[in-house]
Amino acid sequence: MQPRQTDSDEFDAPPSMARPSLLRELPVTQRGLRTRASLIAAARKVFERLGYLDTRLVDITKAAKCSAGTFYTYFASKEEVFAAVLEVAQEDMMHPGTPRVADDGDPAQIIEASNRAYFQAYERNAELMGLLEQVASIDPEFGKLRRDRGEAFIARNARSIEDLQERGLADVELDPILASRALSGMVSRIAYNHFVVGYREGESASLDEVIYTATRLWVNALRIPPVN
Amino acid sequence: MQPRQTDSDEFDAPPSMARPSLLRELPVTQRGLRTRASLIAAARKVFERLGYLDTRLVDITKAAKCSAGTFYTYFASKEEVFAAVLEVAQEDMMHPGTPRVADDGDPAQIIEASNRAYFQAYERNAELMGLLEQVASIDPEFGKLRRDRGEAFIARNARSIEDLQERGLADVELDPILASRALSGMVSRIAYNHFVVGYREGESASLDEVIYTATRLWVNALRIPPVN
Amino acid sequence: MQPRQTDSDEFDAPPSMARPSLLRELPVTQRGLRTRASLIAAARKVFERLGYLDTRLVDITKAAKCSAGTFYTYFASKEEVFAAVLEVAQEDMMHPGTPRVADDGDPAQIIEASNRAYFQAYERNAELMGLLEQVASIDPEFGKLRRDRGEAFIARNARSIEDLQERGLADVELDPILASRALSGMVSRIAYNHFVVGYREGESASLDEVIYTATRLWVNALRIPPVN
Amino acid sequence: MQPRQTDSDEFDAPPSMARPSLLRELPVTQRGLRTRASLIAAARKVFERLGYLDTRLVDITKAAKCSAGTFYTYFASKEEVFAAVLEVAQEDMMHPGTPRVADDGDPAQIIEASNRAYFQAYERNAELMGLLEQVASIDPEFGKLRRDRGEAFIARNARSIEDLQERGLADVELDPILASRALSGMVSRIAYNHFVVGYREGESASLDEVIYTATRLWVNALRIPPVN
DNA sequence: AATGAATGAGGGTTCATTCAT
DNA sequence: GATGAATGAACCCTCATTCAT
Repeated sequence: MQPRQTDSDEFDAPPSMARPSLLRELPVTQRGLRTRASLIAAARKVFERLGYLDTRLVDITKAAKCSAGTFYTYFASKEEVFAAVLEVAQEDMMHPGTPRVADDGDPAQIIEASNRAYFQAYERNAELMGLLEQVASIDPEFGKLRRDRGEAFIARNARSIEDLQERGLADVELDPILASRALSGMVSRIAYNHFVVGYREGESASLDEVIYTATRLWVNALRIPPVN
Repeated sequence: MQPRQTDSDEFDAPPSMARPSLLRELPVTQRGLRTRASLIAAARKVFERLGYLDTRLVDITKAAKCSAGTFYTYFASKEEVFAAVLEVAQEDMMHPGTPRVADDGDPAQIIEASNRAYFQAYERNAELMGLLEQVASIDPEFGKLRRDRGEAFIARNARSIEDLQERGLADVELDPILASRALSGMVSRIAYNHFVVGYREGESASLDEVIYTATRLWVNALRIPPVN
Repeated sequence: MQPRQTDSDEFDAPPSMARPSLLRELPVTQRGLRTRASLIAAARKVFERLGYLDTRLVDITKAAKCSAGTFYTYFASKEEVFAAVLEVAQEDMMHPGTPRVADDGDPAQIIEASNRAYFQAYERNAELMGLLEQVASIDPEFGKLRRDRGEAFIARNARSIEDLQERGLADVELDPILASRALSGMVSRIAYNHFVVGYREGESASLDEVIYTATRLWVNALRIPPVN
Repeated sequence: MQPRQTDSDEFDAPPSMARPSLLRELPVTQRGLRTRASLIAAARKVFERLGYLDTRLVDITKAAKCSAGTFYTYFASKEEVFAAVLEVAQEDMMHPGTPRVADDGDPAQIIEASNRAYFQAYERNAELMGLLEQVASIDPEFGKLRRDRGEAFIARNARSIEDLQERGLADVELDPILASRALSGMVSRIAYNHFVVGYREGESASLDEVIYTATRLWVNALRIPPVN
């Protein structure tokens, strides 16, 4: 099922990517930290406004009100500042503070809560998720990053499916990994379509409807029995 | 469910995009037609090798053994030649020639056959599908194209779901459109992961396993009853 | 002794450097050839005026009255155009047309004639030789080029020394290679000082005096007996 | 002939260059002196490793473990710190402590001793001499410095040649200045080739052979008679 | 005296597009 | 129709130097 209630979600940083943007060490002065932070904030805004490709370094430095040279004090390239943007966003998403649901509760309820937390986190970072999608398709480095994150997410859901199977609560004909890939992909695709691509006015469903449908499909697909 | 047996699939060109690359009309001479075709063939090869962004026009003209100037005789831009590449691939996919399955047969069998046809078509054009994914995230024009194609596909599957519901063969709690978006997205995401992203050796499942899982999840998700 | 009368001199290109500037193939049209030649001519002028380091590509393209882009049609870098300049100069020096002196004549006369031819060729290309000295100390590639050329020159003179020793006309205590390195170096250093570095007014000797001194030192150093 | 036994060699600072790097006065505090010295030491190491041109000020300050700003407390530019490096090396070479040879001894022995002392001093500072060669070809200031040093050296040897001529021990046909330029140039070129350019394995002669050849050529060239 | 962040002029380089031949 | 040389705007990036702390 979707990201567990506590910390984790698609933004978990695999250990190896822990400091993807820190090839250059952090500045030592307060002033330096401030400048670096303002560059990251400016970069995020500009990326979201113009898209990754159309963003010129000068757009970022202008938005951050600093010179071109200053950019290179902190980042070696557009890729690197983008990695830093993702890293910051990730910090922001590390603790979504989703309401806990008892682990031994009704599986369908747990799935619904997970899905809801996932969609809400996605919504908060929708523009960034769209950017990541774009960048992942352009730069293999970020493609790998996206995939690694997705796999952590898939692995978690696979464990959950296996657990349900062992408890006799899910279709044992399904391979947990393959089912998790399919269903996790389904949910993230729904989120992408809903928040990033968008649908024409009148076509777009409400978030509640979307969550309801995603959850019901997920529960049905695993043949999780109704509570009673 | 997945692309019906006959013509259609994600490559259906919506009427409005019928001749997206033919803003300029086809050349009149045999020589011109040959040159244009060789440019398109070369472009496809180069795009697949270098990716859309890293392909320069000169790469295409070199591969087509013609001059830079000639390119502009047939295409106004990289976008246009890419549209032409897609169009040709689409011609190639128009008639997948999949074995027919009786429409009134076992729904699960129909779904399986649809999925199989879809995955096979995807496999034949996997590199191009990866490219389309990339270009769609870069160029809104192609983003729209991809979305339109996806929606034709979703609409067809939504009709199928609705039909099953009316016949009492599918979960009536589900909104046909939303369910179709979710399940269609699930299948195309599976195909993308399987054929484009790939998985590390040993992690990759066989195509049959993937089809089996996709089909079973789809059937379960709709609560389509077993045949007997 | 100095470069033999016919073709060769310090500008002999070792086979491997035969086309050092032709990494990019030669243009196919007359127009292209003209442009390339004008770039090389402009580059030589600018290099001689500003020195290698202070020459900017834009200085060259301005002098050649073409755009920055055109430069890159023919050369990948400043190094490459400099190699082309050297290559052209070399063509120019391939046939200095020095007056022949009978090989069996008075050794001292042969040496004098060789030295004279060498100094005259050096004078014709003095500015370029100064440039080569500069570039060789900056770019190892050209350092190697200079060394290779010097060695061809040294080897020729070493053979000549050995020949005189065998005929009983030169000090047999001397190692021909080491003596050739020393004397060849002496002459090229004299030429460099005389034509490139220059001396303050009034300090500078006449070319004839320089040739006379170089020759007498060379003859003495080898203990070549006087004619009579 | 070569550097006399006592102090002198090509590194003699002409009076006018006595403090070429001390446009700014020495720091007054111990700390300042230490910092300045560490910058000079670091600069020498970095220059020798990277060459003059490829050395950036930040390379020097990093090696000296101080900040960029501190550099400017002591030096106005890269040229200035290079001049300081040369000056320090010169201090180091001021007193080579070569064994004295009686001035009235065998001229050939005196010349050999001079040459040996010169080559040994050159060897100790080979990398720096290579650097000086490079910088002299780049920066006219240092070109002048090198030339001035060379001329002191040439003048000394010219006096020695004149003295031998007056004592009837050297070829009176030779102009002492021109001969000195030629022979001094020969020796310094030999040293440059031997210690800086180097020769391929197996091609390189031993230092003793080189000194022997240089001395014999020098003695021969001046027609200095054998002792007995 | 020392720091190190900030600057920005100045250079190199690319490549889609045009156009004379 | 085909050619390929010419263009030049647009961008990236470096690094010597300054200066507030």
